[in-house]
Parts: sequence; structure tokens; C-alpha cells
Amino acid sequence: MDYGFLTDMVGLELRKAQSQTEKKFDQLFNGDLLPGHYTVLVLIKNNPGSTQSSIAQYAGLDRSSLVPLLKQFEKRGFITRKKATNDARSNITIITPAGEDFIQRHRATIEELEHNIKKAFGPKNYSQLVKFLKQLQDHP
Amino acid sequence: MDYGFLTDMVGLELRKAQSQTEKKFDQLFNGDLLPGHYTVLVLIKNNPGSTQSSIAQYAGLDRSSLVPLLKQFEKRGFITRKKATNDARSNITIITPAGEDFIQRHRATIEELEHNIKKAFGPKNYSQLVKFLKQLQDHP
DNA sequence: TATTGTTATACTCTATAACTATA
DNA sequence: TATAGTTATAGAGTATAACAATA
Repeated sequence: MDYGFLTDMVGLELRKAQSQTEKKFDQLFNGDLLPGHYTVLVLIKNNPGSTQSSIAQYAGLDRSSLVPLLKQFEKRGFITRKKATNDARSNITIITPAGEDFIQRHRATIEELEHNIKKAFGPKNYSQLVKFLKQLQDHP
Repeated sequence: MDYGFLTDMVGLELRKAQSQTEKKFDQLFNGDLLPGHYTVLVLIKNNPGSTQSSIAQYAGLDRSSLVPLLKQFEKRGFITRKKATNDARSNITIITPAGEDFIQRHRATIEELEHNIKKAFGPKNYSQLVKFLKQLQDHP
């Protein structure tokens, strides 16, 4: 199959790489949670006191899209929320022990996935790849 | 914001890079077509005589998902289809002049986007990045 | 006036399963 | 029996716009 003028373009190869990586992730998670949603949970854990809006922003979601997700997390007992003391409009998101547990339970899987990549690339190229991917987010 | 143990992982950075790149693409295309759908059109152009199934496969779509898309392409006059001579079950997809025109009309936009990336990375790192992205698709 | 979270809504993309016609 | 294309369907994820409460 010939991708024509798209061949060897970052735009195409990035999409294919991401598609395959996400597919692998989904298989291992068995539909339990999307990569982006797992990231939300990790953001909540590692940034105590964050509001919904800032979580949404760094997760690349609209704040309205976060609402049903946080509801689901509450239902599964992964997070709780409370009104911010300094601003009554805001909610503070809080990870629960069950939420930490969930993160921990899947952490090994993700780290193995990542380790396979690192092994395939070697430590130097792996670091270079991460650097490139971050640079790609900067502006170009 | 702290991404915790996900920090500097290919899995996360790849998703963020892809998300931003696609957002930029969508802006330039102004919702006219998704990157993946444009790719389908380019595949049809550059692989005359291909069946729907093989197009779907290389576009990373289920063959059922391709049906409404091809219908839309036919409606816009970008492609035609005919029964394969050797296998009456298969359809052959054919690009039309209007389809080629559409590809051509957007080609400059895509190439500019790609050029910006190349300029930001420099030719050597750019090639390295493409190589890495392809390697990522191989198996890890 | 602007912002936070929420709701209602609608849209888009996608896959699954079942069908048909061919092989 | 298996495969190509199709259909109907359902599901997920997302954003937009409007709203109440608060700043």
C-alpha cells in the first residue's frame, strides 16, 4: 500500500504510532479505562487541591466533558469532591485509597508497556524520542 | 501540574503530541475532513484497483466504518466504485478528477504543516523522528 | 462582568452482529 | 465454509450553549 505524498510525514506516522500504542493499552486495560481517563485519575492523585477546570485543562478536555467522568470515578469510589474553601464556585478533587489502589493496580501494566518500548529503542534513543515528542507539543 | 509516574513516558507524550498535531490539522481543514479520512482518499488515489477491505485495513478502520465514508466521497464526487472483474464480491475504488483536485487543493496546507515541523527540528532530527515513529509501529 | 461547575443536547466516529451475494 | 460489502444499531467520547451560583 502506497501512502503517496503522505509517506514519511510526521503527521501520518504520528497518528499511526499513537493508534497502535493506544490499541495495545486498551487491550491490556480490557476496556476498563481509556488512557486519557487514567491520566485524569493520576492528575488528581498527584495534584491535591486542584479544581475541576485545571484538571480538565491539563487532560486536554473541556470542563463539561470532565463532569460525567468524575461522576463515574465517584461512583467507583476512586475520588471525592468538596467545595473549595477560598472560592465557593470551585470543587476540589480528592483521590481516595480505592483510587490510589486502582492506579497502583494498573501501574505495573503501564510500566511494562513502557519498558518494552525502552528496550526496543535503547535508553539513548528512548530519551531522544521522549524529547522529540515533547518538542512536538511546543509549537510546530 | 504533575503527571506523576506518567511523566516522560512515551505513552503519555505520544498522545499529547498527536492530540495537538491533530488539533492543528483540524483547524486548517476547518472541519472539512479528518486526517484519517483524507488519508483514505490518498490511499484510493495511490493504489488503483484496491478493494474496500484493503483500504479499510491500511486506514486502520473496520470495513463497515468505511462504507458511510465512501458514500460521502461518492456524493462529493471524489470517488467512484465498480465491481471487481475477478471477484464479484469485491468493489474497486477509483479516484475521480474532482477527488484528485480535492487532494491537491489541501496538499499545500499539509505540506506547510509538515514543513513547520521539519524547520523546528532540523532535517536530521526530523528524519530521526520519522524513523522513531515508524519503529513504534513495528511491535513494541 | 467573568468564572466554576452543571445540564441538556447533538454530533461524530466507530465497532458489532447479522444479512446477501459470491467464492 | 469463508469472504466482501452492506445495514442497522448501539455505544462512547466529545464539545457547544445555556444556566445557577459565586467572584
